[in-house]
This record gives sequence, structure tokens and C-alpha cells, in this order.
Amino acid sequence: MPKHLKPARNYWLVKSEPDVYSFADLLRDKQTFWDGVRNYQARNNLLAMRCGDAVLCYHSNIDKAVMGIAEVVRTAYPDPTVEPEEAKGNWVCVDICAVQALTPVTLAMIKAEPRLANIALIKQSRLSVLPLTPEEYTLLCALGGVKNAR
DNA sequence: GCCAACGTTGGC
DNA sequence: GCCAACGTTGGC
Repeated sequence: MPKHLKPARNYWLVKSEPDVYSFADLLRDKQTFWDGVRNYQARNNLLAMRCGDAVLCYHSNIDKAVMGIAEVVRTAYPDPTVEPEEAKGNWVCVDICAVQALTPVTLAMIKAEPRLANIALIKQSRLSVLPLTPEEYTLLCALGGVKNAR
């Protein structure tokens, strides 16, 4: 396909607590549904995901590091874990599949990297689904030992 | 365990 | 519509 016709690809970062669901779990499962988001801004980011978008998986709390690369394989659909009293939020989930693990890129490494000074992970530290620029994505992959990440 | 950041709720 | 109180997240 000619380069100028290549569909736009977006880049995202999602957080999880590793003792709840880790990137190792995703590698084992191959694919999962990314559920449980109950924040409107994070939900809107889920709604903006397209098949083929790249997703970096970050572990909060214990590891505080980007652990691996995943890819969106199904766009937003109703989150099956929504409780009746949460229904008005129109909460959604997406399906992602594992692509490959990274050498963990720690939060300390990210904070030490001037080119990542404006990353949403730091600017909006409580948001669990956030956008990345292509440059941030490529750099995080490189820091994790993956050059020329797709 | 503490606290900063920040989203949500509810009284007015 | 404002804002105080409260709850949650996540880093330290």
C-alpha cells in the first residue's frame, strides 16, 4: 500500500495493577478484554481506539513500569462487568492481544528522559487509559529494547 | 501509611 | 451553577 494511503494508527497506554491483571497474564492469555474503566476521560479514549492501534501496558503500584506491547483487535463494546447501578455511564471495554514484552521501562527512566517530559502518564497520573504520541511510543519501545517497533 | 491530584456527589 | 466534602488513584 502506498505510504500516503496507510491508515492512521494511534498509540495508547493502559494501566493495570499487576496483582490484578499483569502483562504476563496477557502473554499467557494471548488476548483479553480491557474492562473495568469507570472514568469518563479514560472511556472516551477507549472509544477512540481502532483495530491495529498500538497499546503499551503499564504496571502501577508495585512495578511502576511499562511492561509490553499489545494491539487493539476489537473496538469498544459494552463492558460486561458493569453493575446495574453503573449503567448510566455507558462504560465500554476493548479487546487487545499481546504483541511482545519489553524490558521494563520504569517510571524513573521515563521521568529522567527529557523527551518524555510531557507524557500524559506524568501529566495526568491518575488516568488509566491515555494517548501517546508516535514519538513517545517509539521512544518507550526503544527504551524497552525494541527498535523499529511497529 | 501518608498525601497530592483530581473526579464525583450533593447541598444550597 | 458553585463549591465543600468525600472517594479513589497512585507515587513516595
